[in-house]
Amino acid sequence: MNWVSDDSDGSSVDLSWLNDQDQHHDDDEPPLPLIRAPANQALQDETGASTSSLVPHFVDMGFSQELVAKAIKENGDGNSGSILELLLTYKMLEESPSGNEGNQENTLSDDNDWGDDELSDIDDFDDMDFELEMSGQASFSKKLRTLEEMGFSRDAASSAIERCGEDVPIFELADSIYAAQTAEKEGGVWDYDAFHSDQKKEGDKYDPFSHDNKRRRCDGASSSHHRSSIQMRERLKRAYRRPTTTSRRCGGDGDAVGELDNLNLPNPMVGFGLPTDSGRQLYRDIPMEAQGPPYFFYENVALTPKGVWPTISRFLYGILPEFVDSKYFAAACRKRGYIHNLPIANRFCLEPIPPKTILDAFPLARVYWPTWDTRTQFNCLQTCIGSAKLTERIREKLVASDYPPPPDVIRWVMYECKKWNLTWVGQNRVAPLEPDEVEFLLGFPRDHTRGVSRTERYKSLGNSFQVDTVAYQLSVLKDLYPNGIRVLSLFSGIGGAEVALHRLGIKMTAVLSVEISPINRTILRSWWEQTGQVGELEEVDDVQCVDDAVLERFIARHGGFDLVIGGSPCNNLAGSNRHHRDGLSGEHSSLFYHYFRILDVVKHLMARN
DNA sequence: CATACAATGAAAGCGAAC
DNA sequence: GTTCGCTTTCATTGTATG
Repeated sequence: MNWVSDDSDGSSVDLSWLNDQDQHHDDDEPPLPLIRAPANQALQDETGASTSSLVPHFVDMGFSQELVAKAIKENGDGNSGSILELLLTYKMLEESPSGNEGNQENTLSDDNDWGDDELSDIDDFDDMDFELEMSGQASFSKKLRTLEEMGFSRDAASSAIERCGEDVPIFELADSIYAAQTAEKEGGVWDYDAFHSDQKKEGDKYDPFSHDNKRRRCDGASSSHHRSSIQMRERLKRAYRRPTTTSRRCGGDGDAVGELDNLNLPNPMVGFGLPTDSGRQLYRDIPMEAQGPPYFFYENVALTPKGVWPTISRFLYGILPEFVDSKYFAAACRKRGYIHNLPIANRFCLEPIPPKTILDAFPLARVYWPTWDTRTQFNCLQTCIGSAKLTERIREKLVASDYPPPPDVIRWVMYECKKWNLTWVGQNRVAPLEPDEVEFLLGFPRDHTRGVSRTERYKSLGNSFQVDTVAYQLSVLKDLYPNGIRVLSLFSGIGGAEVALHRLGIKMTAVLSVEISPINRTILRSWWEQTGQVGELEEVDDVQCVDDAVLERFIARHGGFDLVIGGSPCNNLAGSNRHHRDGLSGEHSSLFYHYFRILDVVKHLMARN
């Protein structure tokens, strides 16, 4: 709390800007937030309880039922990342059944450019057979067998072949069966559980981040599915091919690993350069299909399991991530990767420039700060804090020691202090940062998250942007949109993007915010109203509900989106997760593909207008 | 007011991947 | 050396009932 104190020691910084006090509240017409109810509650409950997540998960991404079934069958079980790679492969084969598009390096071969074992799972199935089936040239019995492997009954398969003819591709046959079954069940979904019953998960605890337990299937998703599937096919193909194009090849090392597969974290981690760096990079090439508007901005943790950033990058037009550590913008580290298509010249910083050392940020800590604690900045602010037991153990240990303590004690205390971001609050006393201190370090207005439980505040803040860092990258939008911008904010959280834009002085004329946590939505809406925003804030609770209809309606109302911004869940990527660090295929982190999907739809819809 | 029960919040313990 | 975490257990608060 010492950072809000008055100038008792003469060294505190002016932090009055944190309160947004200049904003007046409009008594006449407070902006009316538009809350969209989930599209079809009954349908959600019905499908959510009985369906495993994998099939609808991939179907939502634009793959057809039969392809998903095939991929799961080939893959075995569990690893949805491998399944996705398979699906991409199938898509490509489906796209070019003859395997000949004049681009020989895209065909699957032993010397493929992936350089790792990502595709090893498909080694044991016959490409040619599959191609034949996909192109409709396989025999009746072969098709029958494939359809059975997909989980359809022999009766359904044979009647479908009779109904459609022997010459149609296998996926059309599967479509036909699926359509028939769907019609019978009146909106039910393909019975994945019967096919893979051991995959079924039971969820009885509410988890705000879970899309397994309360999966939502929205009206309109299926009607728009075919068109989305077609438009996404091109993108998927490109995502798959990206690392094999010659322009992306790594020169010299000869191991045929694409540049994207060799993403190294820069040191220092300053992205295209710091504001103070006179030699910073000002221009870069953005692939034509990725150029804005709409501009997009994607964020996630920098230190992910291997292969995650290359995959994300492939899906986002092959743009390389800009890795930035927030320690250059604030007093705490925050190593993050950002993929965006924004211009990078003429960036500027938020004012005032925040303090960049612990003691500048919290001057009162100096009194108790031992000389042997050499930290000048905090480590990454996370969602959990150190326990009281730990701080007590540290105190006991220090009280029992001389001053300065012996090296082994110092080593242990420093280890725990760095691990849990403890600060000094008394003689031999350490403590976790207070929520409002975390708010300050992350660049949020004071008390931005106040009003919810302490645990929730830490959780929401730990999942958020560092505002100054993001604002620096977004600052180029100010000149581009002097009259305000229309924002699609995915995984909004507590509104880091909105706060950054607001502090940059960029007017938000309309925001479509997607955030699963009602607590975070309340925080954002409350901030929106109290800062006197004049734009319209429309809220959706689940990215899986953001379909063509939702986006079309917004675009019809506001003319389009200027910025698509969001950082998808990192729980399955973050190093501190010792249980489910499953990479992009993880239950939560796989929601990244919805960012990809939604961005794709937005670009498509806006190109049409 | 006392009790049982439910709901929520806080605390503590949990290593591995890079 | 660092890491936008997860799960279980315990404590506290809220609520319905008598």
